[in-house]
Amino acid sequence: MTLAQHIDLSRSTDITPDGGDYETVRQVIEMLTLDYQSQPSLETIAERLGQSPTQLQKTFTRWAGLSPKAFLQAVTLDHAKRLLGREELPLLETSLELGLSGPGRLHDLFVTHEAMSPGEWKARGAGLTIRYGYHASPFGVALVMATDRGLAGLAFADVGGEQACFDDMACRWPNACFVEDQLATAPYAARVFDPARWSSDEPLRVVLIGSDFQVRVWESLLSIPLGKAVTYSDIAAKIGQPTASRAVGAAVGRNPISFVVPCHRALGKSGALTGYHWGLTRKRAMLGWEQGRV
DNA sequence: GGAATCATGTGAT
DNA sequence: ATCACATGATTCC
Repeated sequence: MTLAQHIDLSRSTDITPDGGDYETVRQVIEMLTLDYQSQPSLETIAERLGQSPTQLQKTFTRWAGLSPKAFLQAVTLDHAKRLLGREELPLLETSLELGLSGPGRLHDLFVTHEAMSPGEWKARGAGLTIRYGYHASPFGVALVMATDRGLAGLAFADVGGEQACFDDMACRWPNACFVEDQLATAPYAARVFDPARWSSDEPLRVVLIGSDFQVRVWESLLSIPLGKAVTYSDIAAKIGQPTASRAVGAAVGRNPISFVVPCHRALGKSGALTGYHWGLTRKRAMLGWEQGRV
């Protein structure tokens, strides 16, 4: 049993059957992409990980819905440019016309979002009770945070990085009261990471805690459909500030509810994956994983 | 082509 | 005021 699996099991019930696969998958993606100069073969990677090639192939495919080769294909520059195709603009527009509190559609998961009032934002979380818990996910250990108004935060930790992950999130709302409560957060984790449960009559409630500008950026992210992507300047144009692409980048980077608010679908104009708060490897993992589910 | 450079809006100090 | 950015376009080799 790997260390990752041990941690998952000790922290919570394993809500995705594949929860423990991510550590393996992460290493494969890293070798395949970061180490692209040598472009290691599956055999080489399997050997370095101490597994048989067939076993590794099976684990990876079960996780991604894509073979390692197809996955690598899916996260290349070439493919990313296709994700940036032409159809995403109308979708982005119609969604924004729904107004600030309209329902958003993400993957096939319906999300209703409400933003905190400016006063509440300035209070930096004062008077707010945030329950949190750690759960296994397809992308490593997920830290889930929720208020009684809905899901407020979703973050990821690498093995051993749980505390740093918590600090990263908690300092965004320093005046809030944090209570560990796995029971309260488990339903969110179960729903969000299980595609079979995305289509439901009941929308997922999400509460966006941020500045006005940030909330507008995050809302536009919610309108990007599964398997598509937009550029930072696209978003800037859509929120009516075409020269603010760089500010958009900063706001995207502060997205507190990663994955649910699909900040991984924002790319540079060239199609390159320019950055990700929880690690570029995870961004690749999410984009590839989604390609396996289109 | 790729490195260097600049204009740029927002939020934190 | 100033600074750091998950940008993007332009201008040099």
